[in-house]
Amino acid sequence: MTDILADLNPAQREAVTTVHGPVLVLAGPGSGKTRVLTHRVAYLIRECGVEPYRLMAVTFTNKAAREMSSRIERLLGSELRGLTIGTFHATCARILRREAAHANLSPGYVIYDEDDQLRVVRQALKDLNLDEKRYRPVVVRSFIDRAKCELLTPQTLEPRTHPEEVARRVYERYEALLEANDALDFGDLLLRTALLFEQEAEVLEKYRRRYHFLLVDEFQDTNMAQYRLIRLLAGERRNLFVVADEDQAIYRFRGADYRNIQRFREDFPDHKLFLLERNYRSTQTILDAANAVIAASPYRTPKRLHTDKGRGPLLTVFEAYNEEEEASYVVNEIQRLVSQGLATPGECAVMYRTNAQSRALEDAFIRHGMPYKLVGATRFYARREIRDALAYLRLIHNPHDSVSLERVINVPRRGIGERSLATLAQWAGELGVSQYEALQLLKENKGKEGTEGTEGGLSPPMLFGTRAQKQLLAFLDLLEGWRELAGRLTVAELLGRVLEDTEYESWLRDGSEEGEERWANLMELRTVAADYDPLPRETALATFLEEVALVADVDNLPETAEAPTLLTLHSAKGLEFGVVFIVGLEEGILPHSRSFDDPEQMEEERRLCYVGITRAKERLYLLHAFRRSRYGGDDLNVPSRFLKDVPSRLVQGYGTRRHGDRERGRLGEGERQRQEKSPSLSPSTPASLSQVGPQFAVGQRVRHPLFGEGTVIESSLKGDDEEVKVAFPGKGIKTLLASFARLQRLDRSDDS
DNA sequence: AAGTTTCTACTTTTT
DNA sequence: GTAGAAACTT
Repeated sequence: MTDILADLNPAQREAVTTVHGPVLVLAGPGSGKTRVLTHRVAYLIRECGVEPYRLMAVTFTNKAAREMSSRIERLLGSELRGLTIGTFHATCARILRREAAHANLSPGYVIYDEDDQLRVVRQALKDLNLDEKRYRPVVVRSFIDRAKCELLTPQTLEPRTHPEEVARRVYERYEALLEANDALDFGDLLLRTALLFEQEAEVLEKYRRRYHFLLVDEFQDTNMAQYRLIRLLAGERRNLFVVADEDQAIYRFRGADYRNIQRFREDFPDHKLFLLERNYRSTQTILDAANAVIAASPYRTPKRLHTDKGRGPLLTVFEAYNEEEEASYVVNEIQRLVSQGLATPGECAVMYRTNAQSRALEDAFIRHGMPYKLVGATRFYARREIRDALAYLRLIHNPHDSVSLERVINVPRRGIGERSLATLAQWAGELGVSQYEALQLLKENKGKEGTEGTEGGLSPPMLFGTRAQKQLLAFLDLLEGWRELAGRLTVAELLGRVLEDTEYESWLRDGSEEGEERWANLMELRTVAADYDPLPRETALATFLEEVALVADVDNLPETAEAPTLLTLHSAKGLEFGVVFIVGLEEGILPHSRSFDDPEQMEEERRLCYVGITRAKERLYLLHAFRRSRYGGDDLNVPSRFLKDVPSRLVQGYGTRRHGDRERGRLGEGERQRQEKSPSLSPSTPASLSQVGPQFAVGQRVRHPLFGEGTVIESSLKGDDEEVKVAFPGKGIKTLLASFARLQRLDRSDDS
C-alpha cells in the first residue's frame, strides 16, 4: 500500500489535498500535472472515501484518458469501477445516448466528422440554391462550428453582415438535414449536452447528484460550450478542479478560448490557486530557451520554471540549404547520437508545423534505411476505404443516415448514377422522409402505375428508369438483409459480410500496390472491430461506431516500436522525448503565414513553438532552411522570429553555415552532390543496422518471400546482424537473420 | 452511367 | 503536387 502523497512536492501535495471548492492549478510543462490529477483521484477515493462513480475527469484526448486511468489503477492497486473518465466529446456522447428521450434525439444517432459535415453543408447550399463558389463550404462549416462552440443556434445567432445572414440560413438548413439523418456533428455533442442541462432541470439535477467531484485537464483548451457544461455540472457543490497552462493554448482555431481561465477566476472568486513551476522533464538550458520564447507573450501569468536537472548540452541551431538538407541533417544526427550511445532512436522526435513537411523527412528516413513512426498525415479513419466501410456499417446501424447512404450506394459501381441519386434525394425531400424511407416506398409502390401521386405530383415509378430502379431496389434488399443479420453477427463478421456481398474486395484489389494497401487497411479495421466482439450484440455496433468516430491519430501511436517519431507540433502536446528536432523555423512556416495579420494568432504560433521546445528532455535542435519549395514555386525563407528570441549563450557553434549569400544558379549542383553523399540503403542491410539498432520491433508485421506475412515476436542483435523470430500464421515460428531473409516491413504508418 | 481530362483549391493545427 | 470536383466524351 503506497502512500499517495509521498512522492509529491509541496505544491503538488497542496493541490491534491485541497478537496473542496473550486481549485485552479496553473501547471507549467513537465511539472507533473497528470501526476497531480491522478494522485488527486486516488486520494479522494482512498483517503476521503469517495466512491469512484462520484468522480468525473475530462481530458481532450482518448490517450490522456487512458493514461490517467491506468495510472490511477496502478496507484490504487485495483481496477477502477464506475469512475467517469474520458474526453469531453465521448462523455457527452454517452450522456446524450442515455438521455436521448429528453434531448429530442434518436438513441441510434450517428456522429458526423468534418468530412460528413462538408457533405451536409453542400447539400444545404444546394437546397437553398446558393453558389458554392460564393459561399465556400469550408467557410460555412467553420462558421457553423464556431457558432456551436459559442452555444449559438440559428435562432439565437445574430448575424452582423449579409454573408453571415446567409450562413445563418445555411446553418438552419444544415441542422434540419442533420436531424433528418439522425446525426450529430462534433460540436453538437457539446452544444446539445449543454442545452440539455440548461433546459431540463431534472436531468441536470440527476447528474449533479451523481457527480460530486469534477476534474478537467488542459482547461486552457476548453471552448465556451465546454466551460458552460462543467460550470453547470459543478452546481452548488462547486468541487471543480481544473488544470491549465495558458502558455500551451494552441487550439484557438477550434474554438478554444484560454480566457476561460479568467472566466473561471471571476465565476469562482473564492477558488484556490496553485502554481506548479518545478519542471521534472527538461534541462535548465532547454527551460531557459522555452522561457525566452514565451516571455515575449503578453497577458500571461509569468511563471518561473526551474529544474534541478542541471544545464545539459547546449542547443543546436542549424541552417540547411533546403528542406532535403534539413531532413538529411536530422537523420544523420539521429544516427550519430545512436551510434555514440547518446540516445536511442525511440527517444528522438521530429516536429513540424504542417503535415506537408513530413514528406521531405520521410524521404530522408527511407533513403537512410531508418525506420520511423509517423503521426497524422493521412489519418487512418480518413482513408477512403475505411470511410466506405464505416459508412456501410453506419447505414446498417442507422439507415436514415443519408450522407452514408449517398457515399456507398454506388460503391463499388452498381449502376446508380448521379442522376438517379439526385432524383432520389429530391423525391425524399418532397415527401419529407429519409432516402431510405423513400426507397422503401419505391419498393411498396412498385407495380402500381403512376396513380398515387404525392403533392409533388410525381409517383415513384415514373421517376427512375427501369434499370436504375432495379438497382436501387437491389441495394435496398442488400441493406435490409444486413440489418436483419446485424443482431446476430459480431461487428467484425458483419463487416466481412458487407465486404463480401458488395464484392468490395475484388473491386479494391485490382492488382495494384495501392489496392493491396487499402485492403490491408480494411483488414486492420476488422481487427479493431474484433475488439468489440465480447460486447452484447445489440450494443456492439453502436459502441464501435461511436468510439471510432471519436478517436484521434495520436491515440493509436504505438509506444513499443523503437523508432523516431515524426509529428506535428500540435500532436506533440503532452508528449516528451529525450531528443527533439524542430524543423522549419522560418517566417511563413512557424509562424505560419496565415498568422501574420492577426496578433492573437501570432501569439498562438509562439505558444506552439514553446510547446515544441518544452517537449525536449535533454537535447534540442532548432532547424531552418534557407530555401524551401512550397506548392509549385519555392521560397527563400528568413529564420523565424522565435529563433531570434533564443539567447545565443544557449546555443553551440552558432551560425555554422550561411546560405543567404549563395547564388541561385548553383542549386542543382549542390543538391545532386548532397544526394550522392547519402547512398540509399535498403531497410535490411547490415550497414544501416550497426548505425540504427534493431530494425524489427516486437509486434512489427513483416512479409517474407516464402512464408508470407507474419509478426515479429522476438528480435536481438547478433554482431553486425539482427536475429528475428517471426510467427507466420499456419507456418509456425521461424528464426531469421535480417540480412539474409529479405524481410519486408509492412509499415502501418500511423495506425496501431 | 461511366470513364476520360481539365480545372481548381488547397495545406495549419483536431475532438 | 495532389485530391476532388466539374466538364467533357464515349
